[in-house]
Amino acid sequence: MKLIFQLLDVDYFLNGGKKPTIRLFGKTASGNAVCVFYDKFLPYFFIKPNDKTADALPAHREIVSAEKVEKFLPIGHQQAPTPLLKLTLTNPQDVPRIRDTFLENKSCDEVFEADILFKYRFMVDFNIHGMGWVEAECTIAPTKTVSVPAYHAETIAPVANEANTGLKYLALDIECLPTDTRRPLDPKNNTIIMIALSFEPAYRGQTSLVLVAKQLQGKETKGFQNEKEMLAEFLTIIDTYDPDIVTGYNINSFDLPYILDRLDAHRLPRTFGRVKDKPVFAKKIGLFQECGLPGRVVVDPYQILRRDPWIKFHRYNLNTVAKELLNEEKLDVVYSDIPKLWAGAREETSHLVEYARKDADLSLKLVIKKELLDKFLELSKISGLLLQDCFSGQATRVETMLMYEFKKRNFVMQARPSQHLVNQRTKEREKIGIKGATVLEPKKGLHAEGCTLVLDFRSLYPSIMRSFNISTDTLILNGQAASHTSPSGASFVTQEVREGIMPSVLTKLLDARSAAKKLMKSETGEKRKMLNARQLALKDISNSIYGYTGYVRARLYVMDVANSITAYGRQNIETTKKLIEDSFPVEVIYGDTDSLLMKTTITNPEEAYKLGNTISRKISDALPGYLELEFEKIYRTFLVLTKKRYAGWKFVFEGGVWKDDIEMKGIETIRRDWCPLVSETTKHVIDVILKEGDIQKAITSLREVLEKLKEGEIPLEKLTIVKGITRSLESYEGISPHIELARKLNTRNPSEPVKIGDRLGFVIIKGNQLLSKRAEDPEYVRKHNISIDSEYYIYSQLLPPIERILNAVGVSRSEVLGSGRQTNIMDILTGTKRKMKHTIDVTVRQPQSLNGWEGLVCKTCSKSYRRMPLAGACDCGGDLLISYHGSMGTKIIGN
DNA sequence: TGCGAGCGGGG
DNA sequence: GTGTACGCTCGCA
Repeated sequence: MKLIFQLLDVDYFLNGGKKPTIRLFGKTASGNAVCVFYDKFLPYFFIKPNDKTADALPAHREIVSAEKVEKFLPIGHQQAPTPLLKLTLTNPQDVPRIRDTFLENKSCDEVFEADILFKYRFMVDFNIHGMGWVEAECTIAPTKTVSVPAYHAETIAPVANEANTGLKYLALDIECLPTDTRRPLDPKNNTIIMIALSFEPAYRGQTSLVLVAKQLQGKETKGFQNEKEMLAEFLTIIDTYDPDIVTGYNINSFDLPYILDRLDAHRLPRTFGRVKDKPVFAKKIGLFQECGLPGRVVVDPYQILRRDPWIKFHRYNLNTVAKELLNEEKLDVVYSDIPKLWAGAREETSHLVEYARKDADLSLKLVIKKELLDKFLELSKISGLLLQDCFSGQATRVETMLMYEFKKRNFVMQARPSQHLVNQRTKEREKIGIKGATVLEPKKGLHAEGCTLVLDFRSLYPSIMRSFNISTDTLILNGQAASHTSPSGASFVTQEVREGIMPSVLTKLLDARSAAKKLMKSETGEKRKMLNARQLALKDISNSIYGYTGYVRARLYVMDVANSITAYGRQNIETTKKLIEDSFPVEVIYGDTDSLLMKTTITNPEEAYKLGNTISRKISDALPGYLELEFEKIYRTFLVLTKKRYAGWKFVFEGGVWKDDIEMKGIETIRRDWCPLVSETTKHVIDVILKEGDIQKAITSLREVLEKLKEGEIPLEKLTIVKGITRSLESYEGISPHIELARKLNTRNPSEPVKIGDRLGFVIIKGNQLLSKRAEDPEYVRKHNISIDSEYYIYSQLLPPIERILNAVGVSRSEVLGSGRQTNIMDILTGTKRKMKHTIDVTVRQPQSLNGWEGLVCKTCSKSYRRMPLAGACDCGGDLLISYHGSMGTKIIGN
């Protein structure tokens, strides 16, 4: 019979004769889980033989064949393939040992592909991808080792299909019973008292069920005699429901490992994956913990959100994340109250039950409603990685994707670097220092005479790689006639000689992305969502190829490649700047990596748009290869403080009207250690400067704020600084205001001590003590009519950020404070640059208020930039507007 | 300005 | 499992 299914997971087991059998877990189009066995594939790797090889081979009885092959090596351009030996074994687990013996004895010159997981060896060779569709010619296999229908396959082949089959989701959340809430939980002694489960689709008509380790029945609640019975039922439910996806908040480093420990404690089996011969495992690598349920996929929204460069939260606890993304909150239970609630009256325990239920529910909602998985499904299909392995870093994705390409083109893949080599690379980089992208020196100050145009290079680094054929396999290593040399001095063959694998992959990825975006427009519903996730995934992966070549742990770490790309980037921004200034009546006033901002004398946004489009067209025509300069947007006025810190008054024509908005990059208006007054005042000052060009007015309004501060007229809420208590008070060594306040509060009210995780708001009051001793509870201040320390708020809170802004428009601190020399006043009254009410030739509709969400993302946007060395089209361009709408990613305007 | 330590989520 | 995996913020020099 023929079986067609979407591939969820792959593993293998060893048969009696130590021969491997591959197991493919999947779901058919109708949603049935299946497992397919394939036993006609053996592990192998390549060696570059030397004169000792022939003698060494017979010593290894595990090697069943040594076949002469010719392959291209991964790094450096070669005219002809290199003779290699392909060594085939039977047991994948023998590979590392034999590989190491060959290397230690120098029985070969080099080893290739001896560090590829057997499942991936199989997938690459059969060209089947994670979440891709597979066709198997098979018969029913009688086996008790697998909990879903099993088949024995004669043939395995990929099927072209982009659709996704329906998946079954189970979210779980456990509650434990601590003996001492101040100490960490000990899974040996502290029992699990509840397991909350949420199902999608429903399980026996229920979408929620809480298992409780005591006799407590209720709606969607099931009580048990003890923990052991509860755990046994948990195992039964997983078996019966048979979820594809198991999720839960921080499930990888808490719930699942804890459950495993408690199963062990009761001598219950750990087998709640889809196989009975392999337990669920927990592995910790450094700080990172991961659990695996064979045949299922563990999804941890916490880990996904933490690693997502597009969204930032100030905290990553479930409550914060759920509030921001779902507009829902956890129920109100304090950790230290759990023993009391558990031991207490029925209502109290029920409250804890509902608390657990809500947590499981929120996790499931995060994954499903916020479509956290969608992009990863597509990343899986594109890279080939199994879905489970898509959640870790970008490097593996690029690497696996390239492995499929290497195989197709008769290349072998480079070995993973040893720890030693990684250290060496890291040191080398530190010593030499890596040259990054160019940030043009900004023409500081306010630009208000005409509109500022923002133009961006589209997918800069991918375009450079394509335009100049930059790849590990086009790099000229040993002085062959250079086809062309990059500004950093490395040479590459041209496309006519050989198209590089990376440029060719990039072309495919970028074309696929355009196609997906185009298709999206005419699609709706699931198909459209899939296409959107797909184009985001394609963008992610194309933008990470450049970074991969400069990542110390990469198999294909080739600094000549990485450096050439950035070198071309730097050259490009400089030459384009010159080209623009030579060809158009504009002045480039700023640029960063892949963006150029230019000043015009045009006050009419419509005309500014026309010029922007003309520049884009003309310059793109003149640029080499695939480089394209896109017109992004206009700022009617533009204020730049320093590199990476600026604000612009943006105008967009949308739905028949002009809409405006203040955009800020790198100017922080929200910071945890600032009080709301700072954010408010900073924003206001920028607003006045950009929209009215009236610096005097900005100063005056700032002075008013300072006056009010001195008079004590600013409400305490605006002066409250919030900081969290992250650990026990005793463990804080130094003195910080919020800790001092916490201690004070505990003395005042010992019955309700400050707990870890609490966020304390405080204001700084007048006095002679150390600053941190003068943190006080705003309520207390109000009640006792205590004066706040206006000096502190002026000099430590307000002035530092605002001074930076005013300095950029030529205002000194003494001027702001009104204590400066009199000539300053004259300057203010007469100086033309101080007053320039600008013309706006359009009717402006009131700016739309951003909802809380977008505001958060906006703030984040600049941050995420700082961290992504090169995130592609949106990197530091100043044109990145992220809104979280429906899907995990983002809407990136103009991209 | 640059570096090292420390923390995260969960209960 | 043909394994070996952080990344940021804050405090201090």
